[in-house]
Amino acid sequence: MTETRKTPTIQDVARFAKVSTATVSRALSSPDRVSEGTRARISEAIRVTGYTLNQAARSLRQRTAKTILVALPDIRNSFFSSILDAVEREATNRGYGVLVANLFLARTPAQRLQDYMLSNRADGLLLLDGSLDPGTLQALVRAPNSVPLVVACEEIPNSGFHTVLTDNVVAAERATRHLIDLGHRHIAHLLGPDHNVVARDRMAGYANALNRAGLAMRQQWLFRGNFDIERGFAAAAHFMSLSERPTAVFAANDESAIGFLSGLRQYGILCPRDISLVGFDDLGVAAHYAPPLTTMRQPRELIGRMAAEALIDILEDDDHQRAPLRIVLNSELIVRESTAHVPMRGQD
Amino acid sequence: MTETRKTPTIQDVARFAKVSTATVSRALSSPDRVSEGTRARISEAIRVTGYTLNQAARSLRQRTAKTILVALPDIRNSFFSSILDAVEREATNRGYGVLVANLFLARTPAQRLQDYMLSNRADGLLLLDGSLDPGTLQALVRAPNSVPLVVACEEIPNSGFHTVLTDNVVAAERATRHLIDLGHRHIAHLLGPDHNVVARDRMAGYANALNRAGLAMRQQWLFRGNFDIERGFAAAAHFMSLSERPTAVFAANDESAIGFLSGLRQYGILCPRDISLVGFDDLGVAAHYAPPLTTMRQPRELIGRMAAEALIDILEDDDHQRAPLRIVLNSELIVRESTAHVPMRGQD
DNA sequence: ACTGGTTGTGCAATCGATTTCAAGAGTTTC
DNA sequence: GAAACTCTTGAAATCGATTGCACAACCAGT
Repeated sequence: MTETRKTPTIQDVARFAKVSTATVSRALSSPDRVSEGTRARISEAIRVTGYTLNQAARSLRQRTAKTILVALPDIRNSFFSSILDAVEREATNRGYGVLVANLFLARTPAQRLQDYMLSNRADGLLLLDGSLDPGTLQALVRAPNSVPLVVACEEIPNSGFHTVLTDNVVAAERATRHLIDLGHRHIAHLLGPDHNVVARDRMAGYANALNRAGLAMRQQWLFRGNFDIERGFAAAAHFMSLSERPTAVFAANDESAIGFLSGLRQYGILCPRDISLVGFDDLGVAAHYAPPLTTMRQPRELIGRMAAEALIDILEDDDHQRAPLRIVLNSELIVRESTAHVPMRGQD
Repeated sequence: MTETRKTPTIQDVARFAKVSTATVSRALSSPDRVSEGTRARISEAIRVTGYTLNQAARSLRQRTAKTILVALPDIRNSFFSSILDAVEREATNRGYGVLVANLFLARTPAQRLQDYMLSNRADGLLLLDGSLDPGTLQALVRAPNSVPLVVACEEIPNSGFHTVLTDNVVAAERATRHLIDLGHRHIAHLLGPDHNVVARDRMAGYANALNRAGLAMRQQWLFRGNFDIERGFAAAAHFMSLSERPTAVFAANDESAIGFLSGLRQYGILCPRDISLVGFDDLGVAAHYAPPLTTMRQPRELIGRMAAEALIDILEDDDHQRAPLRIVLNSELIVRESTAHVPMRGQD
């Protein structure tokens, strides 16, 4: 009967194949160092016993978990889950597992990261959150038993961290300029979260575009947002309360753009008839929204893949010492139907 | 200097606190079994040395990884990422890590699962995919060194697996009946993937509703779909090619519903003016689409949380032996603006 | 003073793999 | 024919924690 049958170990295989455990181990990790006959016997023994490797034992001995930790602010956001998807794919190809940590509502994100990383569960950390306090991060990386880190989709200035990101400033400027090119002069910005690096960069690009076009930036045309649908929706009410309303809006991301449009619809404001709008990310739904959204497409899959590649490259480097990497990917303006020429009204 | 300073182990702590490693271990796992003074010295020693637990060593000794594996068909789909979010939260609360495996494009999903699970990386498996071959799964669970399994969002009939799901048949019937109640008699169904249990159940519910209303099901009104936007979009072309067009559609999920509406818009068919549509899931975007989607809301967070709870309960049971669990959660019809009374045209 | 119970601690085995070192067999080289 | 190599293999140490067992110290009850 199958009672108390324990999971087979390398010992069982060795016994069955009449070799030592050392030989079995070698047959698995470097088959060419074992003679053909022995190898065959071992294969057979593995098949018969149903042996599978105990990863914990290997990790202990090799001091390697073959696992990376991906920390994200919100898995539910399609932008992040796309990246996670690409990361998982790349990691899997290279024999790594992927642990996820959602920092979204952790009281102390840094604490959570510590708990994970520092316990040798993961060999490296892939950070996708632009809202973490740089100081905390620095401390985390400097800790005696810390772990290699790659930061994606955000940047911590002068930190020397390995980074993969898109050029948010340039892209935001491009998006805003698109509106200017369409004749808009009254352009608002639906902001991202307050202390988010990415949000700040996009805001900067927006400001740059206005500056270069000689347009003034108005405080009341900076709508508070949070990269999510709800705050975008709420911003519509604010929009309606304005004495002077903009004719166009650059939203910090697609989610908030969608919320914003949805909110405006309640007031009978239609896009692009009454207002033009540019989003950011090009989520899957953007092309299929009503109207299809003009947006800056970020190469999400590429970001994820390159970040994972970079991290694993570092891990497999002997020393984990590489010159700080900084990969900047380009975003692309996708013009759809949410932007139109400014309606005629005698404006210059 | 910090050169060659290795990460501190329990040995270092023991030496510093002048106790044995056994005592340190106990101080960490069951503090009340060591005296107060000793405990204080150990705390101090841990602080000074910067010690953190090596999870691999613990896993090896305790034969427990404190990790669960979540297998999903497509992380990018907001439905799954929401569930994953809830799972991660629950798991974290209970001290478990979460590994993700995206089965989306794995050649041999079963193989991938094996690789993971059977290597003692994860203590349990949470399966969120309705498209896996039941036979393969059975084999997987029966394997000598397999791992407890909880299946969510799908059901494998008579398998005896622990299951958390929503009653898709009833919910789909309810959704379809909503259309019937609005006077529709020509109701199509935008299908899910071919071999998906969930898709099949929703189709069954659709069929039930038609039957009970005495309406015939027409083959050409079953639009092929894949739970994704693209296939929904493609279905619109099929719709246009029909000699006799339905006045309403029940879509197997919100993503395909959105794609479908987007496709129809290209042909000037507007919802709800020309067609009514019910989706399934109530994704975040559903309430903010144009028009806001009528849909069956699935309690995603609840599904995720309960599934994770169930799995961890089983893991922490002594024997991992529990009577097969079957939790059925209710979906809720959310009526929004994508459904309307059938347009007058002299139909009865 | 002896028994029985509780408490706090240490010794040493253990989990299952990898890896260093050494050794035996066979092969090449001069 | 000896030295030098290569190719296979095994014995045993090792990774860092946990835990069964033993034992000493202390206390209470008779």
